[in-house]
Formats: sequence, structure tokens, C-alpha cells
Amino acid sequence: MGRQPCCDKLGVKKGPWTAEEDNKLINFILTSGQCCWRAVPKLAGLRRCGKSCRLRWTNYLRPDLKRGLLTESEEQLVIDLHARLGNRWSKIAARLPGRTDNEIKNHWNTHIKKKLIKRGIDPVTHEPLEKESPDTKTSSCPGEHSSESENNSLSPLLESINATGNSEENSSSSPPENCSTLSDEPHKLFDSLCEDEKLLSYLLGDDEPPLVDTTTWELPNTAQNFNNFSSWDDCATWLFDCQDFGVHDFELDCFNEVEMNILDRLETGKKQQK
DNA sequence: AATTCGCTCAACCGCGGACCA
DNA sequence: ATGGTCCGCGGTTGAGCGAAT
Repeated sequence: MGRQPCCDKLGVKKGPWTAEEDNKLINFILTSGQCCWRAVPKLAGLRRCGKSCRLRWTNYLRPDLKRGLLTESEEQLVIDLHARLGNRWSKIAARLPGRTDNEIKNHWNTHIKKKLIKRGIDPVTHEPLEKESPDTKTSSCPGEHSSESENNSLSPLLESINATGNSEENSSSSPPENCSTLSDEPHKLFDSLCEDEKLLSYLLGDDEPPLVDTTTWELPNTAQNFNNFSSWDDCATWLFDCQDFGVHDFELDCFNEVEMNILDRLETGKKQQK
């Protein structure tokens, strides 16, 4: 009856992953792709359960993950999405390319929660902690925010949405620009979001992601580009840039095996530097 | 210099829904 | 229809690290 257990519990290793284990998992996924996680440990030669492998890959090893703290704009987006979605971290993470639910959850608990409390905002309800006067907060909708002193930084996204209710529907084929602004120019993020009705409804609801015609994008001929790099550093910089864009999120699986192996080596190198 | 404290974040745990035989 | 397993999710834990004492 049913399926085989994903792991036999006995002899299954727990705790922090070693560089060797990481390499095994990365090499396996890159050569075989993501299949059923139950089979991964055996096929990859790991003494881990499939669940642990999936977690390690999705939260740490995926080449399209961003590193470092969330930017101001990302943080604001998390706050706005949390106000609408609550603790549905996976839903929130799905709207931030290159970020994982675990990462966002951690950042929320360690940083954003405190910031909101400091601002006098309940991180759970997104309402003022102290209801000093009845007119400071009237809405009962979790997606709406009060007009208390510091809420100018609380919900620019939602304010932008209200202000641009009938924006043109003409930019659904330009996600690279949208995403490239994420870390560098916070305000452009919201502007670009609000310019795109389909994307906006996707971001704020459970709609399917907008169809994107990736064939119209001007993608580099990666093989040629590799030959054109004048140095290893140039090549590495370009790869990391692509990594930061979240290549898989945008279905830009343009890397060949050689390039993925380079990414692999870069990842390993970064860890060894630690 | 040693110890304590607080913070961060990777990893684990347990649950619920989906899936399969 | 049923029972067992898989997968994904949210909550929680604890090791590691730096700051404070």
C-alpha cells in the first residue's frame, strides 16, 4: 500500500551540511534535474533524507538565490504582502525573486517585526499598537493601514495601487527591467509594478503569473559571451549578475552545463572563503 | 581575558493536503 | 474508499558569532 518511505530514518544524517554534501547535491541536481526528492539522497550518494535535501537546495544551494539582507524595497514589499497574506511565507517569497520563504520568515522575525513595533505598529494586524484616538484607525481590513505618524513608509505599494487604478496594460513583457530595479532603486520597483495591471493582480492575489513572452527578450548567446570574456573575473561577475536576477524564476534557463559548473565552482569558492 | 548575553539564520519538526497503490 | 507516503509549508530550535560586561 502507498509509497515507500522517503528515508529509513536509520543512518540518516542530520545537522549542518558539509561542503562535500553540498557538492554532491548540486552536481546531482545540475546533471539530473529536480526529480522526486525521495530518490535524491540515494542517487546523489547522500546519507540524508529527501526532505533535508529539498530544504538545502531550495533554501541555500539554488543558483538563482540572492544573498545578503533584504533591500529596503524588498522589505517594504514583504510588509505590504504580509499585511494582505499574513504568515504565508511561501506566497510572499513567490513574489520576491531569489528569496526563500525561510529567509523572509527569518528576516521578518528578526528585523521587520522589531521595526514595526518600534514604529508602534502591530506586526500581526498591521494596526497601531496603541489606539490613542479612534480616528487614527478606522479600517478593519487587514490590507489597509492607519494614518499614524510613520505610515508613510508602511505601505507605498498599496498607496501606489490606489493612485494608479487605471494604468495601462502594456508592459507585461518586460520583467527583466522590473526585477533589475529591485535592489538598486526602491521607488522604481513600485512604479514599475503599478504600471503593469496583470503583474499587479498577480502580486496581490493568487492569480496565475502573467504570461511572459521570453522569446522576445534579447538574451545573450551565452556560449559566445563566454568566449568574449577577457578574464575569469569578468566571467564570474557576469554569472553572479545572472544569479542575482534569478534566472530560473524568469525561466531563463540559458546556462549550459559548462556555465552551470562554473556557477557551482563559484558557490563552492564562496563557501570556502567563509 | 573570560564570561554572559543577544542576535542571526540554517536546519529540523510536525502538520495538512495531495497523491498513489 | 482506504491507508500509507510524499511534498510543501509554517513554527521552532540551537549552533555560531559578535557585542557587552
